[in-house]
Amino acid sequence: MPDGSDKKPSRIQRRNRKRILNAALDVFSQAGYRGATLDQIAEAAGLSKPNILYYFDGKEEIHITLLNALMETWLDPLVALDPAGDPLTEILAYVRRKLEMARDLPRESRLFAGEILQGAPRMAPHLEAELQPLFDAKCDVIQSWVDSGHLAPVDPRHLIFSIWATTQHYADFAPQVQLLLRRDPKAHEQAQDHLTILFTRLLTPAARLTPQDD
Amino acid sequence: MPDGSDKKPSRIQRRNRKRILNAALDVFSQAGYRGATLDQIAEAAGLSKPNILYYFDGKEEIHITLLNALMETWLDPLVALDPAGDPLTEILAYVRRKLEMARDLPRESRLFAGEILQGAPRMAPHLEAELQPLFDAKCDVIQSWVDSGHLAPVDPRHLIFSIWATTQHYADFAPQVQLLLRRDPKAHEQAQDHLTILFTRLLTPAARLTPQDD
DNA sequence: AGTTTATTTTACCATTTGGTAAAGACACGA
DNA sequence: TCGTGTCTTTACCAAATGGTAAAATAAACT
Repeated sequence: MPDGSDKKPSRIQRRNRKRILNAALDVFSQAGYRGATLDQIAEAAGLSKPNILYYFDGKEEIHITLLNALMETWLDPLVALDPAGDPLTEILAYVRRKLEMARDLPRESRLFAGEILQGAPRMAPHLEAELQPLFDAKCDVIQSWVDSGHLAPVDPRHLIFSIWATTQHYADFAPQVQLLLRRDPKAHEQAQDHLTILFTRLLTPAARLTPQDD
Repeated sequence: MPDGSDKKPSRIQRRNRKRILNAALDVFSQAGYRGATLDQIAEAAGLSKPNILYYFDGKEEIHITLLNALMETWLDPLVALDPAGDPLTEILAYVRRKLEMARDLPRESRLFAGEILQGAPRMAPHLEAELQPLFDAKCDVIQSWVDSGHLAPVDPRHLIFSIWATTQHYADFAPQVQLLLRRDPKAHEQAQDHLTILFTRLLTPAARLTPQDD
């Protein structure tokens, strides 16, 4: 039984576990945890339901596995925020990366959003152990940038919230966004321009306007 | 049978329908549509399950009723955005109202978010019929403010998305926010200050910095 | 090839869940 | 107080769902 085992997985195991996780990401992100059924996941994966339970102990283990795998990817852009880099450049790069993730990994974004929306029942430990320290550390970095005058005064915590909110919005509320933008294929570029302007104007400490002056 | 009827509802009917809707808002917003059960709603409402089905045709009708009732409340602040008012004041007032709604009506915010997150299966018509025209109209208003130089250049559509995203974030991602802010009771005021600064700096057309100049 | 191990299928099961039928309790005007 | 319509409960049910046992099949190794 390969599910909870510690032996090295075979080729078939790796392939089928990947298939299952990919199918489960489709289904969970679209229907939520309770809304997803093992039958849906099985069909999407092209496997039978008992076969799925041969690779995973149960529905919850699949969900938790997805969440665990997601955490690393999710925090990566914030980890990459470099205290030694140029403040505004670093933050704008963070915004851009997050927006690209909303475009390229919308299922992951929705999986995360759904989990938090329902009180983070299966993620609270992760948030506390991994997100919290990282968040605090990066807040300190941003605060030091503000203190040294390289950024306009801003609350680092709410700045980060604003970045998360504005970028993930394009993935989590995609049906609404696409309706209101009439499925404009340029939406991503427009959003990127908008967010760049938004956070540039927020964070540029002085003489930030009139780029076409002398 | 009072559910689909057109007669005027009795006192008991009004009271129990309200109880049910309030309980259902609790349950749906916390567990999502499929995650919510009639038994949970019944217990939260202090009624038996068949009694609930005496007042509503079924689970879906309860959900739809909630969504319909929500739409008006939800769009209200945007409706109130006054083309004749001062541009920046109007938009900041809109931000403030949305943030207050995130604080005072978090269940409604999460119900809405969950519905959109899952593809808006029961709300697409509403969005098309009510949100879309309102959104377009207000985008025109904001665009005219930009064209007349009363606001700094900005894409009205993405500006509205940013307002929605940043304000609703505090309701929809409350567990995460509260963890990272360590349940700071001043969170709402801080968020309001932050968002005021964010959108002021974005939208102030000229000489918006150096408030302590000559 | 033959044996062992890994994988998949078939046939189930218990619980949960949305929903119904019908009897009973209640309110209220005549 | 009686009857009529409103509300509530009791006792169910069929389908869906997460999960299991064990037989059957496919790989892998000797």
